[in-house]
Amino acid sequence: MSPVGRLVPVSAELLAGDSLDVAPRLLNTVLVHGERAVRIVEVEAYRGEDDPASHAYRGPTRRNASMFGAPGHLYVYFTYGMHWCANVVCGPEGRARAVLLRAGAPLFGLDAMRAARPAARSTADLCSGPAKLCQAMGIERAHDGLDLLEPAGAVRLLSDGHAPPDDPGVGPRVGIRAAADAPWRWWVRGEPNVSRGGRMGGRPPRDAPGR
DNA sequence: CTTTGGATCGTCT
DNA sequence: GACGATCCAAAGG
Repeated sequence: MSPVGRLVPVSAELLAGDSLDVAPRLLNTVLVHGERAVRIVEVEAYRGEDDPASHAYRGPTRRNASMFGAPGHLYVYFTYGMHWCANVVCGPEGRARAVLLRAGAPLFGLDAMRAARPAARSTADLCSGPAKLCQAMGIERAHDGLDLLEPAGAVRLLSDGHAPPDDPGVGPRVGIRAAADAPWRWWVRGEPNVSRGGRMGGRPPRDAPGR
């Protein structure tokens, strides 16, 4: 796999943009928690009050509060009674834009990831989904609202100089009902760690010629 | 390989 | 009281 260069913080200016602009630029950045690190290979943009699929569509609540906060922080939520998923909050501030981290390529701390995810059958199964990524990385409720740019922070978003892809895969978001056609998911083409739902590209769900 | 149903509980109406 | 920005094992081709 690709080598890992020297890690430096992602720029605050980048994260302050709209999620539609930020999302594809987060591809190939590096998420770090303690000894564990992954390269982000699949993301989705959510657009707050302007997006019926967003948790923030109907305004602020206790759960989505961190999405209304400053860019560069984490929005971590609990779903299906058992799973955690993580977003990077972006701008404009107060508008609840965020980028869901859907998949990562494991870089460091693979042993800790395997221990945290005994169900994983392979390395590519460790972080190939939003809830898998959080489970492998040990991200959950305690990390909601954390500043990813804080040098002493528990969870950080860094870059090793690996640029985002020039021609990323683009397609509809996974697992939503409203706004299911908006092409707001991006992934690194050919990456084995892209999620299962994400592998199927931007194809329409079904277009069978009736009968 | 694909499809299906169960798990499991916080959040909001 | 209903429903998830999901995952997994089991069953079927």
